[in-house]
Amino acid sequence: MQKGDVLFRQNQTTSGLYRVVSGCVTLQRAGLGGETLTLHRAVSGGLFAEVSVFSATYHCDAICSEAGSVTKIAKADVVAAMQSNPAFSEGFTRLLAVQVQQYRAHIELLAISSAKERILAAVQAGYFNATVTELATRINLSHEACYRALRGLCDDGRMIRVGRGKYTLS
Amino acid sequence: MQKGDVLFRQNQTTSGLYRVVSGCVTLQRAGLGGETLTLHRAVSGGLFAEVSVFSATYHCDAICSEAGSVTKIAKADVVAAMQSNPAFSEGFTRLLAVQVQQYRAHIELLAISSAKERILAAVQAGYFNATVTELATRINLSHEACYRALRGLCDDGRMIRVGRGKYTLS
DNA sequence: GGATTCATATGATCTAGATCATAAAGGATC
DNA sequence: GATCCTTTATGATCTAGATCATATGAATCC
Repeated sequence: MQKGDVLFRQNQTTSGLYRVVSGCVTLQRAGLGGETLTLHRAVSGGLFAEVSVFSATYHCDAICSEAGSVTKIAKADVVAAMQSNPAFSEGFTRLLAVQVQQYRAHIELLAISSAKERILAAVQAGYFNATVTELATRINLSHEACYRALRGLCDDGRMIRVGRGKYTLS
Repeated sequence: MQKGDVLFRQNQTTSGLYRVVSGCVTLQRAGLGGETLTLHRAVSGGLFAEVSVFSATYHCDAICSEAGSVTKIAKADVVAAMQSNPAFSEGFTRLLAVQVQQYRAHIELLAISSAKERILAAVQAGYFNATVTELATRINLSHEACYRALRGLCDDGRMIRVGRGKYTLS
């Protein structure tokens, strides 16, 4: 799996869910204006497209954002395991429950009106793993506003610039 | 259950999930500035706080927004049913999967930058069930902007004002 | 029936972020 | 090493939405 590879596209028939062995996959959707919106980032050990088990089609695009490999788990296997193995079933359900909480937290984050505060919250929540541009697409800001807000947070002493495109909490 | 009643508050220890028999309950969280953010609206027949089964504390406030009644389902009962009844387990898991999809769709909706387009999408998605003010808290707009955008959509002929605070798609 | 409260509306103003433009640094490719 | 592309970064300008103010209608409550 190379950077830029498409694992599946929105509206394609679902075949199963995936586990990231190495590298990184982002789930994204194209907005009305064609701009990309990042919905999820799955890194090593993480699963993605869990919901596909209950859906006929995928609801977003899965694009490789960092070279690596993934393994696919067939829908039928998941369904079978859920019926025969209560522990698996509970684990899978718990996985979805965690996602619901994460999305709620994300919606709350998006409700923060100030760019600086929103970015600070995003960094604290561990969103800033890749580029500033990618962060911007996750939190509904233009990348310019993102750079400026990061600059502002550094000026405030609330964050520290540790290099080109690298910032940490102070 | 009367309007304004609190069923539970954020950070309270979870006891179980709820089914709305009649009336309406909204799940909301207080933003940083104290402004309310509506995360969910449960109406007759709907469940809410499903995620509490997997969480030690509630993550938002549940407030009655329309008088009626609810029944509580104890966490232990749900856990037991999930272990003994595969069909129940699958149904419950599906419920969470649907929520994940809904939240993703909501995040996509929030990424629409134009107030008019965002409101139109929200109305099409069936968000506009209560007041304009309540709609505003769900889609990260001030209520003034909401009224103006609704007015604009009527001027465009894309919506129709059918009464005070009542609008429908044309 | 008067007082209170909340939702609906709209007008005026202000500002934060979008947008457009530019430029340089770094990485990949040939 | 030259070229291309992406990311980083910042400046200038513009505008959509926030904010503040005001008024009215409808519901609730004594």
